[in-house]
Amino acid sequence: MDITQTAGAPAGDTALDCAEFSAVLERFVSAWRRFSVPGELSSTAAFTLGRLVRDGSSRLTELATLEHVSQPAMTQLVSRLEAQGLAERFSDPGDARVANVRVTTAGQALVERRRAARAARLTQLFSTLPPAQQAALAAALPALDALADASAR
Amino acid sequence: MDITQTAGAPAGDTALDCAEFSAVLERFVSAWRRFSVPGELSSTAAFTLGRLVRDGSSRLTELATLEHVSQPAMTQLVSRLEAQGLAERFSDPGDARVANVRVTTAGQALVERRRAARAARLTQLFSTLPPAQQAALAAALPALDALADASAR
DNA sequence: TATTGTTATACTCTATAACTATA
DNA sequence: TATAGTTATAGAGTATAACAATA
Repeated sequence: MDITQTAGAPAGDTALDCAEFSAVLERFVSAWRRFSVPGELSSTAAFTLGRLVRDGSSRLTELATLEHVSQPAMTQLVSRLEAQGLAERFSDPGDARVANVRVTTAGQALVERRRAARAARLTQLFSTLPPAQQAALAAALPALDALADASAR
Repeated sequence: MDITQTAGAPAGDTALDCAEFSAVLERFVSAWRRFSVPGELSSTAAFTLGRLVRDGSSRLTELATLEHVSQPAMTQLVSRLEAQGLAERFSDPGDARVANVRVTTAGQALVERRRAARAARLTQLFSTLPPAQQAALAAALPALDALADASAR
């Protein structure tokens, strides 16, 4: 880590920090829900498509597991995405039973458009923070990234 | 408006920071979805109940607006919560048309149980971070709080 | 006449169970 | 026989439109 060692946070604060941090996250997730465009994509569809862009193609069953929906639900979701031209199935060279799924160019463009809109909104909100808080947030970004990484598992 | 002159954070980094920060948030929200207990409460039910605990009682239409669902959907959701003993309607002294909604003791207990479970999980993840990142995160908590506050509006 | 909330109806998304195809 | 995925059917949650009650 290239972050300078800070000797200012006693270990005893950890539990309390996390309850408050969790409360902050709850409000972020709540705000996230409100920000999503209504008629465009279902919640699971948006996250599945985002995952395909982020992590590359994946097997249908793996997507179902990762998004915590049943296999039939993912079958239908992928079919919907395919009908919308946002994703497509492709066969596995080693196992004919497998349905691999990848995002299309149109799907990637949609994900990027949505991400850009969120980033723009966040940039706007960020700019209203006092400089010291902006700096604190920038310094915590690697930690947030590591934590999000750990959460995904 | 506060001063935009920053001594420590170059303005050129802001846009990039926010794109990355937004990506981090996307992964947090995705992980949040996976963590929620399946058969217990619907997503909107959980957020509505959490809001009632956090911000106190509210009018039905206001809840519908805040959660971005239609008025009939909120009517039915409140009825469901009422049937489960988690929330209850109460009349408005000044306007007989209004349906005010508040959380019950059981509803509050449920919300707190879920929050405690999330905080415990977060504490566990947090403990795996190196001390420098833990400190950076603790230092950024007020900024995250302010940002979540701004996001809610 | 406008506002607050409910009822009626239809649609989307999801789960479970039964099925097909491949290993 | 086990695994990957699909099809069949039913239920939960939501939206729009029409309605009732109060302001």
